[in-house]
Amino acid sequence: MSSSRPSPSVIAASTPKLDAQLCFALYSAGLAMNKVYRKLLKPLGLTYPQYLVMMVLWQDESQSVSEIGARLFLDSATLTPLLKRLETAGLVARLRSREDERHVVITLTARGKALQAKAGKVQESVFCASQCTPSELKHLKDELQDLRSRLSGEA
Amino acid sequence: MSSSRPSPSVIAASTPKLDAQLCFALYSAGLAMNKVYRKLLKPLGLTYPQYLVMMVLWQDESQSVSEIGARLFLDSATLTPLLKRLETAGLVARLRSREDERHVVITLTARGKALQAKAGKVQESVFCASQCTPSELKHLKDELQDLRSRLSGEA
DNA sequence: GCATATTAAATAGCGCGCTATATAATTGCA
DNA sequence: TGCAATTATATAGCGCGCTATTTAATATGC
Repeated sequence: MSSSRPSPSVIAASTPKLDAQLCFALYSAGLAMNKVYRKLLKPLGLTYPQYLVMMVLWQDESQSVSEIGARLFLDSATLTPLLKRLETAGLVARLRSREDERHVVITLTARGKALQAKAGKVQESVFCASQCTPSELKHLKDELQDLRSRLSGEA
Repeated sequence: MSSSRPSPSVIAASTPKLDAQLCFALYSAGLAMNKVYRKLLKPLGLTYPQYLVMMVLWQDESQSVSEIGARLFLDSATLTPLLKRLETAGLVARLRSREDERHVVITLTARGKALQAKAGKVQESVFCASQCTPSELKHLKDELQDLRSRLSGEA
């Protein structure tokens, strides 16, 4: 099965060492990144996924749950409780759309908008922690985007 | 603060778009990878973190909780319940060390060892799904390992 | 018009991964 | 010896992220 790509047998002979595995590197880099964000976002009262949702809303302050989900590759089972926490924190409002009552439209509150200013240093701090040059950063980002889309079957 | 690296002001002007962010690419590639593994590991009755623990044990079949944690960058709060599930599944045994009763030594059972054979195709399948050449894969892995260690303050 | 299908969001339940804390065993030092 | 510090594991509680299912609203086909 599958012959248009380099033979998998090179890899699969036996279970490889952890050090040799891209997936473990990806997994543990993700955990490390999350830890960095946790400290930076604590003063804002946000988790990293909540911060992602806020970024999506700072770009476009009124979106349905599914629009947010499409941008973040997350579904309602993850977003619904997360958005309720943001609502409880007074950062967003949740309203049924009048045109189509199946949609719940998420809107930024004044506090939610105001938070953007406080979040300004977060990106800068993570950039410093990564100790990447802007071009390294862009390359790695592009490669990871490609990997994500291939793993998601968007090849 | 911190001047030996390229200026962060290039990045931090305002909140950047999601597409431009390495961290979001890392985060969502990790989720996508986990999804691929979930399907592949379901027949084995393992989650991805459980699979990582099994790989560590396949390399060295008797290790303390903290040794496993050091290899995977995970601590006891994550590993203890995970290892109990592997014990319930009959894949590992948990025993207090006699020399130092603070240590809990994890050992593979016969079933745990036997599972390695069934897990053989997993790496191959993920490799196919990633559609990377071996050299792309190695480069990306190296970059992610570097990123992880820098983010963890091991610079 | 009405039953059926589709869509959007919510819910239930599970397994991480974390912080903070607790418990127990060992070490170290006066 | 004895008592405080350290170390290894475990526990409590929270927030994702997932699958599977449910509820409600809209769209479609006869």
